[in-house]
Formats: sequence, structure tokens, C-alpha cells
Amino acid sequence: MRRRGGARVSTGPPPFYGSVYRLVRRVPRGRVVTYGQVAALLGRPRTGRAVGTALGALRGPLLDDVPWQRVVDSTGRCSHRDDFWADIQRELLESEGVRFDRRGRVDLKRMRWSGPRRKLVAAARLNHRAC
DNA sequence: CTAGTGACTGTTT
DNA sequence: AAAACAGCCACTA
Repeated sequence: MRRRGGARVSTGPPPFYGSVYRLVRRVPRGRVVTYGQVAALLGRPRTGRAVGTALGALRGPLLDDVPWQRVVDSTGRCSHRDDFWADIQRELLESEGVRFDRRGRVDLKRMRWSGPRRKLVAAARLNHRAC
């Protein structure tokens, strides 16, 4: 919960969690990112673990618009405390075309999403203005 | 405020 | 290749 002036005023997701969800929502179908990568893209290099905690807090309606399954660990595996969710994650990813090797790992060299290309976005904006 | 809890990660066995 | 370690961090109680 957020605080303001010492009093709790909102029950929404904490700021850091929100920024995690915002970024994960941009990961394209059929691609993956790692927890540490999400942290780095947010400008918080060492918060990978907290990123996992943030995704772990995903419940209810947020599950519908946050593609949490596209976040795997640094070795390319589905990392959860329970195999239950790991299996669901794998199925979701396979349904969007992501292949796993016999040890349950994604080929990060090929499937990793590089992150939002801000430069391209900026370029597109300039381009738009030019027209 | 302190202590406990994870969907982490790079390094070392 | 796999497991154990030790840092790491946001958040919660």
C-alpha cells in the first residue's frame, strides 16, 4: 500500500510493482525476458528478486493484462516455488510458440526480447512530426 | 524501526 | 551440469 504523509491512502499495487507490470506488458508474444533484465530495463539493476516478488503478487484482473509467463530466470527456466505455476507458464509460452529444450529451458539467445527500443519510438515521433 | 519473505543471480563447489 | 552460497531488494507485518 502506498503511504502519503504517514497514512495509507491506496490499496493499489506499490510503485515498483506497477513499473514492473508496465514493462512486462510490453513484452511481445512469443518472446521472453529475464527477471534481472526487467530490473535492468527499469533502471534498477539489482532488483531482480523483487521483480519476481512483484509478479508473484499478480492476482485477479491483473492476470488478464500482464503476460507474466514471458518472464523466466537467467538460465531460461520457469522459476516458481510450486511446479504448478511453472507448468502453467510453460504451457502458456508453448501456446505462443516458445520451445523448451529437454531440460525445460528456453533458448534465451534466440527468444530474448531486447527491451523497448526508445530510439525507434523517438524516431517514429520525429517522423510523424515531419509529415 | 526491525525482521522475515520470496517467480533472482553471479560465483563457487 | 547441478547444487550450494552469499549478496541483493521491495515490500509486509
